[in-house]
Amino acid sequence: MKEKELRRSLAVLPIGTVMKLTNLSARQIRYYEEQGLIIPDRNAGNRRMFSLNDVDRLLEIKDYLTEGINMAGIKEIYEQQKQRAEQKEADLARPLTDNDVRRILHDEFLNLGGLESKPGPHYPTH
DNA sequence: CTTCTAACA
DNA sequence: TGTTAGTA
Repeated sequence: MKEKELRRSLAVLPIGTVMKLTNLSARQIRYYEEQGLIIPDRNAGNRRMFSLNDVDRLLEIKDYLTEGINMAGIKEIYEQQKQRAEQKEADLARPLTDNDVRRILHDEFLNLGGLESKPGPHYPTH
């Protein structure tokens, strides 16, 4: 499922299309970029090129704004989100401890009985 | 014609 | 945020 994310991150939309898709003015879109909330690519002519992810984020920003959250607040939200993503990568790269191995073996033992396993294994403990 | 940056009767 | 000027 990585091909999908790749397409969504492809910057192929000019600001005009994004304006129609988000109902935001060019002024607003550029301002949000200025605030670091989005980082659209630039083509050979210095024109902003947005990805579907950018559009989603703009729509998200618009929602936060209507919910009464200001620029600073939205920035914080994305900062925390970024930090959590980095933390998750750290956990994923962290070598399994003896306790993790025990949990894995324990989970597999339980799965021998019921064929149904709704929540996938959660290796990184703590 | 569309988009960009900078600036404000 | 809108809008406008002068470009690319």
